[in-house]
Amino acid sequence: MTRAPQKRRLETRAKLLHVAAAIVQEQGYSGLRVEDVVARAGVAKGTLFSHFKDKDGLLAVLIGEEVTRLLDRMEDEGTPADVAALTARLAPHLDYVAQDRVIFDLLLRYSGTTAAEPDEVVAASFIRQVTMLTGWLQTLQAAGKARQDQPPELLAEGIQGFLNHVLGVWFCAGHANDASPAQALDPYLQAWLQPPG
Amino acid sequence: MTRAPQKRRLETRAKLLHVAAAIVQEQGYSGLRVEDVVARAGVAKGTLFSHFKDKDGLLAVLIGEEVTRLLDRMEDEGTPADVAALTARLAPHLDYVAQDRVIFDLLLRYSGTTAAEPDEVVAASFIRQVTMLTGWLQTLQAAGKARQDQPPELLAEGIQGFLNHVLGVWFCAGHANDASPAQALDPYLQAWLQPPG
DNA sequence: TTTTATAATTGACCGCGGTCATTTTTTGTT
DNA sequence: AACAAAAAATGACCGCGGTCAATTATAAAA
Repeated sequence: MTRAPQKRRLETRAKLLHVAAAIVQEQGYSGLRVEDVVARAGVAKGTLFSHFKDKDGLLAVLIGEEVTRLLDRMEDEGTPADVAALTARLAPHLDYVAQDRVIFDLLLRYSGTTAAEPDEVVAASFIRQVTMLTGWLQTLQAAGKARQDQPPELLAEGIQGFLNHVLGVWFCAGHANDASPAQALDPYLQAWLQPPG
Repeated sequence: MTRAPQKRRLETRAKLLHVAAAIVQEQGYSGLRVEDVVARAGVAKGTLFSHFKDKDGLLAVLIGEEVTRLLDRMEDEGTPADVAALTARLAPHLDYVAQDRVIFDLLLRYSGTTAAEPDEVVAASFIRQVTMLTGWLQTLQAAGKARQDQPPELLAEGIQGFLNHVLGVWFCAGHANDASPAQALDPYLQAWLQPPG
């Protein structure tokens, strides 16, 4: 028996991801077709599916990387000072998801995940987001800028729910004519986090 | 030019819906295949797509009818007396949606809709649900059982968000081992509706 | 009745995601 | 170098949702 070094395999995978990212850049997420990816990568169709469970698996990696980048930026900016700042901090994420329903559907499939497989970038980034939110809320609570009658975890999960709700409305009802998702989010956050009294 | 009486057409449509409902009964929503429907209805494939925009359009009618039935029952029971009763009132709906991801995905696509086409049963029932919720919340507010610092519409939409959140978690993370969606919903409602102070 | 315009239905066809038995390439062993 | 065994890649094939030009049924007009 032999142990398999996977150098060639890693190259193929990288090439697939690179090509897919380029296509997404040109045509958007919903314009990505498996046939195009394998054609431009110069590999057979089956190869793609030996690297990724399905088309969504490929998309998940791309989207996960993008979300990771967004989270990095959020983290750099530190804890928001109040609820309004919290909304502003979440805006880039909302804008990103709002650009294409495919992103929303995929993220929704992972939201609520509490444990991630090593390669599940999306699940991992979701957990990271909830953790970050929880941390922020703790700070806000300590500063008296958020209600203290609930644990920060519950508040964070609630916010997650509002994010999904606002985006759902965005993709269904209004779209262009309506306010931006971030604008729609704000009243929920204000009401949800408002210190009682 | 002639006006077309659509008797035959209505019969075909009814037959398709009847057959589809039977298949759903036997195989569940996710087991429904267009081929089976048209085969058992004794019509050609194209016919189905002249009656419904796509497979989801057919499912939407079936699901919409079921949701309508659930809403009828909810309405009969009158306004819940407090938040705990509200959770209980929403439980049947949660249980129904929790039974199959197809339902959740489809309802999510319509949640947030503010106006319905005449034949869009799902959208109509969604609006009805929000309206009913808003009414209930008004009563709860008047009785001092819910916070009065926010308009009932906002509270109702917030609840909608929590419903989606809880169901999303249900389909992703726990499923069988976890608590029921209704159980998971309760803390959110308690926190969201709690009168400040 | 014959004609004619339109409603309703048909089914061959397509696109595209996903599978899997087979073939090619790589790596470790003698 | 020759061989065996596992890894990696292949591409013909399938399932299934959805399309559309062609066909048939239906009802009003001549």
